[in-house]
Amino acid sequence: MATPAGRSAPKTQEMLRFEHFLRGRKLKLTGERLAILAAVFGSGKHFDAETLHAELRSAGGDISRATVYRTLDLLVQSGLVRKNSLGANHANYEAALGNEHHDHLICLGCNRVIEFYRSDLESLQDAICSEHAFRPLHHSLQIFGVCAACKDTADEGRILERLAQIHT
Amino acid sequence: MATPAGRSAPKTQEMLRFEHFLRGRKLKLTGERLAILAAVFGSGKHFDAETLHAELRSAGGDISRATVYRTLDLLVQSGLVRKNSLGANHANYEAALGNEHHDHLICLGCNRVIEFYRSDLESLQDAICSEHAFRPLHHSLQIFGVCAACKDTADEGRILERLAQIHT
DNA sequence: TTTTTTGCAAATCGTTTGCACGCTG
DNA sequence: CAGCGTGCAAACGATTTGCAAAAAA
Repeated sequence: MATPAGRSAPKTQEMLRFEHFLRGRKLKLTGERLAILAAVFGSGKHFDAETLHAELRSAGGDISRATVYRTLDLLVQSGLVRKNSLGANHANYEAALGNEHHDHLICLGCNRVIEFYRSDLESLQDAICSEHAFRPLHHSLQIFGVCAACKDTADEGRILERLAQIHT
Repeated sequence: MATPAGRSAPKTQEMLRFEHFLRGRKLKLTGERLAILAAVFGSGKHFDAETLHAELRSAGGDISRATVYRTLDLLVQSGLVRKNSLGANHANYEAALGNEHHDHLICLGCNRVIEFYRSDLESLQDAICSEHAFRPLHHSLQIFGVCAACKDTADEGRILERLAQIHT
């Protein structure tokens, strides 16, 4: 565990932020939390708790599912991680550091998630909120459909079935 | 159950549509299904399975939760009902007949759900999809925040707590 | 040493399902 | 009367929680 005499390993942005967050709440920086943080920022963009748990396990660790959930929750609270649904019946997560807000196109053929950001969409939403004297704090836009890669190969039947199961 | 001699009770739009849907699938029109249909179209805009089940129960009926879920599923498939999430950890539903597509503003103070429709928002989404060669089939936009009525009274702490629990 | 964390297994919660009986077409 | 539909209770899958042991501050 220890770093070579007197030299600390380079701390990543996310580590610094997480430490700061934990300190602010008088919480402790444990090996498990660090391992999860590293896995989150090392893995692909979108993942779920189960996948993360599996990755940690195959990476040699032995962290319980409970700790994974508990830590993901902390990461979300700290703002380092975002929680999405993406139409699944389980939560999806994504690292939020160096990854500004965006919305999602979700392919029902291959499950690919395409991120997009459009300032005009954002301002249109703001305008709508104004009209309703509504103060927006958060929004979630998910567009489900078929991506370019699946356009020709996708089986319509299966697509529609998936569409029906969307939990959004 | 029977209607007075020779005169059938007026059938509502939704009954006709549901009957048609069921016939098309060789499914049966049962008393339970009719009762649920009536409750759905008689109740407020947004509701969940549990609430619906309770309403049916207090209305004298004795329909099992399983049947409620099974029937809601049929209603969704028939297009008579829409299933939403509204940020809750359980599904929400709304009657879809005579109720065109719209998106939602959800107040974290009082749970009020404000519906809105903006064609420019819709076409902007279409434009975004085109740019990505993505064929949209369905979308869900939910904006969480504080409505006009709660603007002054809402407790920020509670609001933020609610925000953190959003399962979207 | 004091306090927080962890792993475990049991508990929840919303929802689904297998089965034996009941009702519709 | 042949199929569907229903209620029940058990099964489910994702997530949460109580508790005693383990680790950080």
